Amino acid sequence: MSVQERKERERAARERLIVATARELAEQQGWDAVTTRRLAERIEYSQPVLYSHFRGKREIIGAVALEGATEMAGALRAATSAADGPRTRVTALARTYLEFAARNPAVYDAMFELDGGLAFANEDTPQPLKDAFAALLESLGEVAGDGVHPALFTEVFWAALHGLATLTRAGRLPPQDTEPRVELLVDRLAMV
Amino acid sequence: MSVQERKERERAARERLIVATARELAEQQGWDAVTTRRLAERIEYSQPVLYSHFRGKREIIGAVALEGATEMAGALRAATSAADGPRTRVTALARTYLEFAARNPAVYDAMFELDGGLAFANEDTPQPLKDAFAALLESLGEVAGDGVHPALFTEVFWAALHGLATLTRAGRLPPQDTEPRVELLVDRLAMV
DNA sequence: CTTGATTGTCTAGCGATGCTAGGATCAAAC
DNA sequence: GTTTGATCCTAGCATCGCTAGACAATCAAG
Repeated sequence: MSVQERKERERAARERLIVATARELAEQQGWDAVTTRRLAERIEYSQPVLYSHFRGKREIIGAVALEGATEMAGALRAATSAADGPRTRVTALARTYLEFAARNPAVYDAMFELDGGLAFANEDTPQPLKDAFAALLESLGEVAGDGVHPALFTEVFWAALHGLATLTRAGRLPPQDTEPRVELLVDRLAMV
Repeated sequence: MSVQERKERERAARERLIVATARELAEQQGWDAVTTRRLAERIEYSQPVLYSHFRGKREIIGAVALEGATEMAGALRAATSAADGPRTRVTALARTYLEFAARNPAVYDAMFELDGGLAFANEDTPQPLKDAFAALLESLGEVAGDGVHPALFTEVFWAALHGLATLTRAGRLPPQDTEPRVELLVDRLAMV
């Protein structure tokens, strides 16, 4: 009994190590540098060990994405709960979202740019993802305006943030004007 | 003289063939399926020929992106010039943008999701890209509203469209509500 | 304590990938 | 007719994700 429990603990610890190492490597050198060989070397096991935890590289990306979703939901809730008034809440939410994307580019990629094999926008979407969307909905729903479905409004606002985040990071938008863009977005979209 | 001219013509034709084939293959089976071997086989030349035209796969993606930018600019201008009144123009622009992204996913990826080795948002940005942004600016600038810089407004509106396009295509947003999202976006952002 | 089976892990290798070196071929130039 | 130079291809490198099969460690049964 106890022996088996210890083994399960160690196995779970190794799985966390894999995910944490993949994330770290991706943040340091980009996801292209996260090869199964390099990852195996860093955790000091051979390649096939990775495949005893995950079906493949995709699932590892997916695991990082879920971790990121949980963190992002937490960051968003922390920021919005510290602000009072719907308007300041939405501004704080937008800033926090963009800052999260800018500070954790690899995690953001895992969540939204890469294929992590996760389901989206349907019933078997993993809980962390649903929860991250819920965190957005909580603050954005209250400024949707009359006659506008909160979920629809959240989708549009989220899409705008996502566009700003990705285009900025890819060099398609000059990074220095982020703040006025956020202000414009909140000004126009949020029905205070 | 004439011999050399013929050769140059043939060379240019082959280059166009490469780009067109890459695009076709990408639209049919996705960019992952566009390998140098497959591409070489389809144009009925050996792999190294590709490298006498392009520095590498990245540059081929870049060439498709430029072609796409020209087409998109044309589509946007056609749609907006057929509409009268700033408001309907912006709506037409938004619909056309999203439709272009949905109907040419591989080209859209080449332009905005993949690394085509192109410069953005600075002085040595290729002309087709500048022109596509200009096409956006022409219609969006007139609804920026007082005291809002047209370019800034265009960036934000574009980012929103880009977010909608990519999130929808990646399955992050359910595709059926595209139209109400567009209406909401135009309603709120455009100062009629 | 010795077996035998069950885990766990590793070495080695497969079929791909992007890209390149070096030789063969063929047409233009003298 | 010979030489030269451009053009193209065969063959191969290093690396990728992933897997089969051998090996070693651990455990249950006799």
